[in-house]
Amino acid sequence: MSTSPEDLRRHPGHLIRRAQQVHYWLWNAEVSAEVTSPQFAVLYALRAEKNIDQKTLGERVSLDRSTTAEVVARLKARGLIQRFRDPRDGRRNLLRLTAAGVRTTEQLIPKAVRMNRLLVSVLSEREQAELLRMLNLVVDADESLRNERSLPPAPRSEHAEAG
Amino acid sequence: MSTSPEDLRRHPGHLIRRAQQVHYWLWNAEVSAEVTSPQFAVLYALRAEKNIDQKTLGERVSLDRSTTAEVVARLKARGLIQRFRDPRDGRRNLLRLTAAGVRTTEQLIPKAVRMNRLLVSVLSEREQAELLRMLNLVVDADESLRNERSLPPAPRSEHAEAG
DNA sequence: TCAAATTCGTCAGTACACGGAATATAGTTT
DNA sequence: AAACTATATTCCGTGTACTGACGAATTTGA
Repeated sequence: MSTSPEDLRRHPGHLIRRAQQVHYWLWNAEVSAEVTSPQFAVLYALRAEKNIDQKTLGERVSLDRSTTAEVVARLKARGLIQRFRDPRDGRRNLLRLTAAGVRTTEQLIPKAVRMNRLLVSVLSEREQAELLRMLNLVVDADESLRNERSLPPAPRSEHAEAG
Repeated sequence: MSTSPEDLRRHPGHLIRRAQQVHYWLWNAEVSAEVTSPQFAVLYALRAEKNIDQKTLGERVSLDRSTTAEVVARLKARGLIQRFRDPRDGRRNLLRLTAAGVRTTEQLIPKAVRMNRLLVSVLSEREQAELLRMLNLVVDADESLRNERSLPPAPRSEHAEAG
């Protein structure tokens, strides 16, 4: 029954990639073939917080600058969001949902919830909670690890000693 | 400290996507910037099983036909694998590692193992085992779900009755 | 105030990841 | 043998995802 060489089943990284593929497919089948999961995350974040710029949006949904710009461009082309220059800071693009965007988002929310339930439905309630907890732990720990390492050499003040 | 809207932290699908990003980054930093994680999976599978065709390879490492072809083409261009037509079946491409491919793979294996340990190092030993077990469960269950649904309408014989 | 540094967005390049259509080969049926 | 079917790969189009370079706007600091 197993598809991968036995060893790869012990590699968390490989399993995460496979889980992501499964998620991709389930999303398509159960939520929407038009709006992708990252697109939904953007809509969802914009519904919660209006008039934020692309950088902030990217932080909310965990997308980098470039990808955020692309996703935003697609949603804009479909009339789901508006984009305009911040009059107070000409570097920023401020974003907000259109009426159609709000409607679409609200139609997708229950479907996304159902799909997520389906995704982990082999697990018991307790296991699902455990998985969620552990994934959050891993993601937060590794993201902060990433930030530490790619941060400027030393975030030091005037009279700070070396770390 | 949280970057995503609180709600997205309860969506397994979203967490899986973030975990995949974290894995991508850790791979780059800790294993190799030249050979990607899917490329390594291909090399690893080819090391275990010589002269398999692309379809089989794709099944082993969980890559679809198109992606498998691309990954294989890149590894071939770098001289890590060989590709030739199956003399017994002209549709198939048979694949095998070159000497350089074997060498590269064996250098990467310990690094990949270390990276995977690092990836889940916030969790206790017991938790790591739990995470692995649960991810395998989810992935296997959902992949079989996928196969069921996308199978031909009815695998029926000559005199089969409708389902 | 004016130059330097920072910040935000864009663009180009690379690499997964998928589905659908086209192509080539193989196998089966008549 | 011809026609039909099945299978393996390729090709094309779309959509993440990341890095590095660049330009425009803003903030900073001498």
